[in-house]
Amino acid sequence: MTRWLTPDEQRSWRAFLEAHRQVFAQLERQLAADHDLVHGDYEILVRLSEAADRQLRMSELAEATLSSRSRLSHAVARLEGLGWVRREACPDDRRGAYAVLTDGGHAALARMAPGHVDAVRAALVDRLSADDFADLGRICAQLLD
Amino acid sequence: MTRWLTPDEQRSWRAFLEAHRQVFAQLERQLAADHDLVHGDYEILVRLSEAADRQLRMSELAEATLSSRSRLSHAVARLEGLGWVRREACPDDRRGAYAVLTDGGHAALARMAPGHVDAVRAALVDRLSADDFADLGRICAQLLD
DNA sequence: CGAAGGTAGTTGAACTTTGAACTATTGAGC
DNA sequence: GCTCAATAGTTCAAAGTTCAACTACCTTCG
Repeated sequence: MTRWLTPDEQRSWRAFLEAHRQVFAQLERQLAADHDLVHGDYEILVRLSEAADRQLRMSELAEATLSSRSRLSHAVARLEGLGWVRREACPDDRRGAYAVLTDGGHAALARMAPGHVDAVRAALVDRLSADDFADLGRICAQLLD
Repeated sequence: MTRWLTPDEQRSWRAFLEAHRQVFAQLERQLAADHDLVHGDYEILVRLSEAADRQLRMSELAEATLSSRSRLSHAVARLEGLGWVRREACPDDRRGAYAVLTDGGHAALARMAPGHVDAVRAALVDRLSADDFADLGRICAQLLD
């Protein structure tokens, strides 16, 4: 038997739904307007910049950015076109490939980061008390296995 | 000067990012697998079912579902194709149009709702204590103007 | 009234994402 | 060593979204 959501639960659920959508719409808009980039592609650059040697296997990168392998292939192709990422053959596993952040990509990320962080603050961080924001993080972390 | 995110803030921000993505991926998957529907279209049906006379102006519906007018046009076209929604001319404003939930659409929603609620519980509600879930709702509500 | 500008909604093209099919390579078990 | 299933990654077609026209109507104001 389905346990329906209580009115309170329903409100919470919708708030979660809409809060997320609103925050993301702002971030997507900012990145698209200022740098003509989708947020997912920005995230790829971030992950690569944090990785050792600024490179990751395609599948690690897919997992890190929670995107499908297919999406990642396309995204990396785009970023390769911009000269921000380069593919490199994997010596150990000849099926494999590394995505490597180029110097140009690193520089681009450095250019974009301030605007993005400002947007994250404006859309999320600065709209909550420090405690509430910390709680939000803690609760969301619990949702992730 | 950009105020960078502190490591704690960064963690919270990413948890929010990923929690949302994970929850939504599950919902999208369930609706797509069981009913071949994207979540956005499901939401349109929900909003219509809650509206007086089960109908809304296209632009009200767009706002309620936080989607662009264009997206809504396409989505309603899809739902019209399924026989779940019907467009109706607006008497007061001849530019306008109503989207109306048909009986078939209402029945379809009734069929889909239990599975969807189960999925929402599995992905979100039941993974948190009641208090945490309530907090999550409260905090998210604060993000919405 | 009539022009000008705004609003409602649709359309078509470009782009992104998805899922399935495909190639190539690896590894496990006999 | 061979065979066969599993893994890494790409590619293609189908589907959804976005953006920029575009049509149609309404409203404001000289």
